[in-house]
Amino acid sequence: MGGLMFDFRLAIAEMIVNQTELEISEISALIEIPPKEDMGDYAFPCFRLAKEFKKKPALIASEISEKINRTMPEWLEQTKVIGPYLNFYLNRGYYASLVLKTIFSELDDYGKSEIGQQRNVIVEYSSPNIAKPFHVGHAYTTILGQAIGNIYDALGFNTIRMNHLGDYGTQFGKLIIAWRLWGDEAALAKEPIAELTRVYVKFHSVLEDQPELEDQAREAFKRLENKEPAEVELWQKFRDYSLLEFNRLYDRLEINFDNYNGESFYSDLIPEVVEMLETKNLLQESRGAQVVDLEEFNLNPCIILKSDGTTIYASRDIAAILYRDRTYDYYKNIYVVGLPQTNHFQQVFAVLKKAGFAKADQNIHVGFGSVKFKDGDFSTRKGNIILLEDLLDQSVAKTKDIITKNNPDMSKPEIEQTAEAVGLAAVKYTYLKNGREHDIMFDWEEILDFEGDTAPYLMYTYARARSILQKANFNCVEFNNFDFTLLTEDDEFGLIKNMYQYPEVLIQAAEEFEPSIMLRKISQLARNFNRFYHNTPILKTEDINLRQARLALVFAVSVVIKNGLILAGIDPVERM
RNA sequence: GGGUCUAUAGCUCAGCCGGAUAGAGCAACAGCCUUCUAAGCUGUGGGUCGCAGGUUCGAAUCCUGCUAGGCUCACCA
Repeated sequence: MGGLMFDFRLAIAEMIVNQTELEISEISALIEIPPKEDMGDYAFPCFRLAKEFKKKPALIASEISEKINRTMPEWLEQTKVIGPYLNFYLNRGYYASLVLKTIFSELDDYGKSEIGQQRNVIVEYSSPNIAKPFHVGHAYTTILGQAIGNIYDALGFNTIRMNHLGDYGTQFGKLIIAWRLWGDEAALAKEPIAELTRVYVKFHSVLEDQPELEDQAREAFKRLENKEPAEVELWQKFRDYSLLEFNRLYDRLEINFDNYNGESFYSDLIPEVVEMLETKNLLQESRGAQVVDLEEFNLNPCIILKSDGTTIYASRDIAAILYRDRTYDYYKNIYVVGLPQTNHFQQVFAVLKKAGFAKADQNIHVGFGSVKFKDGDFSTRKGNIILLEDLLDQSVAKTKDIITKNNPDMSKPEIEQTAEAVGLAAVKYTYLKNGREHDIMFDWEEILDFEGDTAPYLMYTYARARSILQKANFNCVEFNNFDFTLLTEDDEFGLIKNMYQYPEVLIQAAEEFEPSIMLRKISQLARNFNRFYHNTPILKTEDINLRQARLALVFAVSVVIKNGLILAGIDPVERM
């Protein structure tokens, strides 16, 4: 598992540190990777030392270089002074051997680690509203949250995945009334969400002529809150049917949860929140509502109880945090929720902080952008809503066309299976490839473009690698007999560098809740592999040992691409 | 108005806890299937890093101001 591999940056810092007055951590932080490959693999800029020594940086660089050259470790090929920079060139054979041996012994575990020490990390994501269609906007939290959970799992945290369902609130009163008036049992069984949406929309359209429905809905919700059997039964039915449909989508996308406690669950816990805040004297009355003043945080007051005495989402979220603390004693509590709710989470976290809650800073809102359309906003009313399922189907259909064209000999079932895998991957990747705070401009052309930096490109690269290995009957178990030190060409060395960096970027991705950081490395690896593939004959390599080493390299690349894709929730295919 | 995020190639974005000539992909143009999958590869063009100051040996990166846009600012979630 991770951590076994040699830390070159630290080793270089150790060689430099005793010639300066700086701390090793400072030196290590100064070491950088040169912008061009021919400038070496690591570089130490000497500007910082210029003051200390009162010499020109270039002179310092050459002095340090001379000392290092006297006791050159085996992993270092040479040092070179280029102006004020001291550049380090690794011994490529040694490097290749080190990295590839690690990959071959760890395989699927390469990149994973135990730094999480099995501490509990809660990731809340997806959280759709019951009875509402699941559109391309909901996919963001769902796909991003799943990937973040996967990454934390890989780093040895105990991840608890929570789907905080929107299963409560006044809209359920409306839904109950609407259903009683116009509900169709058979339609509900067939297409639950479509049917619930139909009656819900109808409710709003007749509201103008029958305003009394509004009061009936309020009344129905009150009965639901009071747990009247008739209303609870209906609510349960809507919830179960909706979940049935959501789960079908989750199964297809391989999204999974440990817990589906929604707003209704936490609503029951609100009295204790109110009591706690009252005990601490934090509640004030303001315009008839009970609020917590957050002036000291430069935030608006947070409403805990509305003027009619009923609860609100902030109080539910606070209740949820207290519950999660009790139940999981979490290390981190991560909310994968859209950026528009930033203010809300700031308030919730601030209330807890004010209340002296010990884990207030371990709650994290991981915000992300919105899915937008070129021609105006995404809105149900305007009818420019795109169901996630429709997007998936389109993507799979287009993939199927391409596969059929490119693989005339592929069997029907394999085409279906492959198209499904590649089609879904293409969609997932568009949600994960860029920084999460950017909005996604929804564009059919772009989302169904499978060239360049896309999931099909990465999967295609993987399939190419696998194809070579299959033709060569490559056996990865014999890796102790391989001479990895033969892999010293630029293209080969570049690939090995990318793979060496993979575990580092995985940790960075976790720290920043940003799967794109990891995927970018995988994408770079794939691009470099395709160049290597194009420039270098592998199966036709004459030297038998070099051929074996190159095959091993191909194998290692396939392992790393696969590991990265799997963390992103993408299953690579052997052929496409 | 307060808070907050964003502004980098025609488009989508990296780079942002300061470092060497600012990078990818798409699109455009020109090439490459007698080599292991052309969903691929190679090359060309394309930039006042929103604007103006400041800090520094050095700024796309840090600070200040400005401009433009997004989101948000109490009884929806």
